Amino acid sequence: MRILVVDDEELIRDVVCEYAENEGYKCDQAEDGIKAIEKVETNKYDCIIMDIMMPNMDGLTAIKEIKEIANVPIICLSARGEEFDKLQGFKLGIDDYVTKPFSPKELIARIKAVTKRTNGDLITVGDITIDELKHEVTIDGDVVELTHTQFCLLKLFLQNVNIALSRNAIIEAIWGYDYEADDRTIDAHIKLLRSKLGKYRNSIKTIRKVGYKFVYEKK
Amino acid sequence: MRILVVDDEELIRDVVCEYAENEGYKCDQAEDGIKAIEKVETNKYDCIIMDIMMPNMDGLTAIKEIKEIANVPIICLSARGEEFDKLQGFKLGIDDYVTKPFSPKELIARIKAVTKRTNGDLITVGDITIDELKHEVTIDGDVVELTHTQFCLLKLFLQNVNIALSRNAIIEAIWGYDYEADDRTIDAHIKLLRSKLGKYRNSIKTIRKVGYKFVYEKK
DNA sequence: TTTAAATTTCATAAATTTAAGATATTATAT
DNA sequence: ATATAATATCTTAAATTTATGAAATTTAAA
Repeated sequence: MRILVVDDEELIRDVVCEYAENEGYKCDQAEDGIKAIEKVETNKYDCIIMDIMMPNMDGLTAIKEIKEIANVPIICLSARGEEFDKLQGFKLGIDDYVTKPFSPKELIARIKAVTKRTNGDLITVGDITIDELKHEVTIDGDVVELTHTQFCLLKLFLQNVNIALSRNAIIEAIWGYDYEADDRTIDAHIKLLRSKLGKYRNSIKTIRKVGYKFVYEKK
Repeated sequence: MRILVVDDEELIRDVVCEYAENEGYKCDQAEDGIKAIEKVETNKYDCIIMDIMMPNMDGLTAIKEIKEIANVPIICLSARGEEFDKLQGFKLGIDDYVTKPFSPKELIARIKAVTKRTNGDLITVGDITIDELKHEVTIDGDVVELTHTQFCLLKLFLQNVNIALSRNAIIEAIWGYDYEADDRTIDAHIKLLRSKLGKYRNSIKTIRKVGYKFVYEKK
């Protein structure tokens, strides 16, 4: 899942990207509208975050052009109270709007909402994608065949990236709270899942005496 | 559920408190950063609402200090357009942000969200952080790999900063009350833990004939 | 029903962590 | 300064925990 962050302030770009990358998005940056258009011409994005006020080419003009070359959801950033811009923006087909200063968490939530609208219900972390509708997992675009338990297990991990999951938590999530599963059983499933995860094989870390954790670090 | 409202304007404090109390929160007030720190030192809060711009000590400085002495979620208030403060703030570990003028309802909603999600996840002392959710310890942002006993031991220390822990207390906390551990065994664990604590290596003080103490003085 | 696939269990291997003894070092009191 | 007691460190063996391959069982499909 790739997003493009367009803002003339590097600090803002960095903060947005940091948060987004933590959620498993791959981020590109552009510092003005012209650069943004160049990026859009050569890359495919799932969402664009765009500041309205920028030098060279302002956001609204850029959006107009982008909407002509690609069908991609756009979330706008703007200073508070720029009512006129806002209305203009929706006319141009902006999908959502966030006023500065904004909470990164809120922004991430909106990105998720917007991409869900266009892509259906996807869980994406790095190059892994779970499409719940299709009940299908892909890594780098290639379909990975998983059994049902493996699918649930992976989903659990991707919904809890970087969070340590105790064996009990895993059992509860997959089999229900009253199921009595042997610890070795979980290990076995972990093993099978790992064996199918290719380059993400080592992303499932063992935490001794606790359980497992799916780690994702932006590159 | 107790919250602390920090703002130099009495009117704002009163409004926030009134709404919060309507929702069942108990409210304390402080009119500047210094008073806020005093409050935090002697009380336990579930959330702090803090204005950024204040006389005597500004909000960001206060937050820095508060985060060192207590693990409490903080929501910031700020005038519009204080971009830099905002980004700084998230680096300091601010949990959410509301710009003035704000709707009391929105603020309450954010308090609820914040108290829900940050209850007992992080233990922070100086530059050491234990993230229980991630089951991860960081010092100055770098992950420190600890074994399970070392993890428990450190947690015990950080939960009892500046308090002398007898060997018995340590044994009881880590192995349970009926375990008979050799004194040398504890020394060994202390040694291993120290060796991983970097600049905090000497924060674990030996108290002869008694046990150990993790000392921390804010700078 | 038969067959194949998926799940669970089991046994063993491999890896890591822990405990405790021996020895060295340090602190304290005389 | 020296003796003594307490703690630190090193080493190694034991214990614990996880990984893995294979067998047994269950489930689902043909």
